[in-house]
Amino acid sequence: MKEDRDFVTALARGIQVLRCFTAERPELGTTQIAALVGLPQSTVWRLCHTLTKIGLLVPGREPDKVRAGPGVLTLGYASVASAGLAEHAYRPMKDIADQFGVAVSLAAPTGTDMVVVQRAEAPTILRLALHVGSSLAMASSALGWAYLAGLEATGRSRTDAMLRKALGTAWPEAEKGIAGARKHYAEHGYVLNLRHYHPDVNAIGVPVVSSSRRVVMALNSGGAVSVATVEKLRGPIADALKDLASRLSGMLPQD
Amino acid sequence: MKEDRDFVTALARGIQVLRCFTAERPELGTTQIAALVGLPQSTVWRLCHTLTKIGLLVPGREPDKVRAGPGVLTLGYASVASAGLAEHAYRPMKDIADQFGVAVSLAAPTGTDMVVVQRAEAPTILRLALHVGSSLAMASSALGWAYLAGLEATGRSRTDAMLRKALGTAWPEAEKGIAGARKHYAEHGYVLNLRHYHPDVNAIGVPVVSSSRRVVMALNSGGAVSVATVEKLRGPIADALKDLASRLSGMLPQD
DNA sequence: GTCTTTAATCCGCATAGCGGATTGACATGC
DNA sequence: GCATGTCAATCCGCTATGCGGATTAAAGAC
Repeated sequence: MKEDRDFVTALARGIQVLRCFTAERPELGTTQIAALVGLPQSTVWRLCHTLTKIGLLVPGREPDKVRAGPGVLTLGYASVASAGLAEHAYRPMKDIADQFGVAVSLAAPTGTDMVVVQRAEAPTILRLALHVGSSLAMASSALGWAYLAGLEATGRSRTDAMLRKALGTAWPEAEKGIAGARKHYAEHGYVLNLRHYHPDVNAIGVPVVSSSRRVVMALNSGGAVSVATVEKLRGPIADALKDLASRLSGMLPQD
Repeated sequence: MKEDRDFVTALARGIQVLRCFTAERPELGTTQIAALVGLPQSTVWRLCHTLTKIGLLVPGREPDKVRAGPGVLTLGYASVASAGLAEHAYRPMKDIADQFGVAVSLAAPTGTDMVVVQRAEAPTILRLALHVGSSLAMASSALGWAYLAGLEATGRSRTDAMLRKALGTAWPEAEKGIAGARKHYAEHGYVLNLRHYHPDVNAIGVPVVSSSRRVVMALNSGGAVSVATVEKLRGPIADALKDLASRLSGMLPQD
């Protein structure tokens, strides 16, 4: 079709199939997957067949359905482990979470999303259904805004271009939020996402930037609006997060 | 080499490439990968090229090397957690870990390995480098032995056959350990792995079996020999683990 | 029973992917 | 400076490979 003779379609499609399995739809049949990825059912069947043989998919509860098996966990582990950061970050994240009754996440960018790499939460009633491995839209979450605010100029323009392309007509609206967050970050050193990502959730985010500014991740803290009040977020939580971010910065790979 | 016309080689190979990245070797070049998976370098290059384009691999620290990106985490990760068990299990696992100063893991089988699905550890000096996503050999770990002991007859013979094939000449030796563990389990309801998996580590394991006996996972608890003493393991830890296992059994999917 | 829905197969065709060979880039050494 | 080595990136002719439309099988629904 187009150029790039070196792109292995079959592999990319198989990965697409794997990506269909989420917490909301843990179990899928070939027809559903075919609809999700936009491929013929027979093609999807072959891909699932292959993934099942190598142990990544396992037969589901309902007959003729499959789910992601524990094997996928092993795949994902390397990247987090290699950063090393996630492990060291957990304790202080948990401390902040418990102290203020909020949730604290550490995330890294992939494409137009932020992927949660580590997470600590306080034992509250109302929780966001986020876990390690969950992804949030970069363009509208506190994590994404913090990341975008932490980028240096070249990375920023490249990422903006990518988001523009991905969001299409939704970009102008999203850009407002991002620009606002960047402005706020320039003034205060953190970004706020008040009832924007979710109407009942407030969150604060700070970037985690390596000394060379080449590697950027993001920390956030948030919760239900009644708990994660603006005052708490702007005050003690902002301080705690900024402190943690600067400590983590030193642990990012040097450039 | 013809049978199974429905097996998509390119996909399986791509996954093989992904599997090369571990905590020990987070960053690889195409030649190293080619050696690891036994494929021509140019083929590996194309697979990496593809994986990079879809965001699963990212350029590494050293030029011309790649590492697994955070995107790998999102692959079905959430859906594995969605079994729900792992989340609910954490608190009681953590309680046991803290009370006895040990580590507690919950694992599921994949192929000839057990994959850690949840893990809690006490803050001790000497820790095993195990995390969610780590895998241990089924044939020689407490987790594996517990799993093998929990299987019903048909699953057992099928799994034994698989292990025999995978281990080759190492099987007779491994079988001794497994047989011993099964015998011990029949008598006491748990298995012990004393300095066997690692010379300085003792561990105890119990299977977690669904009411229909169709789904089996395993719980273990262990630590450095001076902390995880045989007395503690056989006594209070065994009781606590067995109790937890039976509670978790009720939460496994009914068959 | 018929009518749906969906997984599992089948199979001829076109090309996607393969892999040996080459090139280019970047070291290291004499 | 040239030689040597290593390894990623590219090239390209060949055909095994994966594609997908069509069909069958199986499992409900009514």
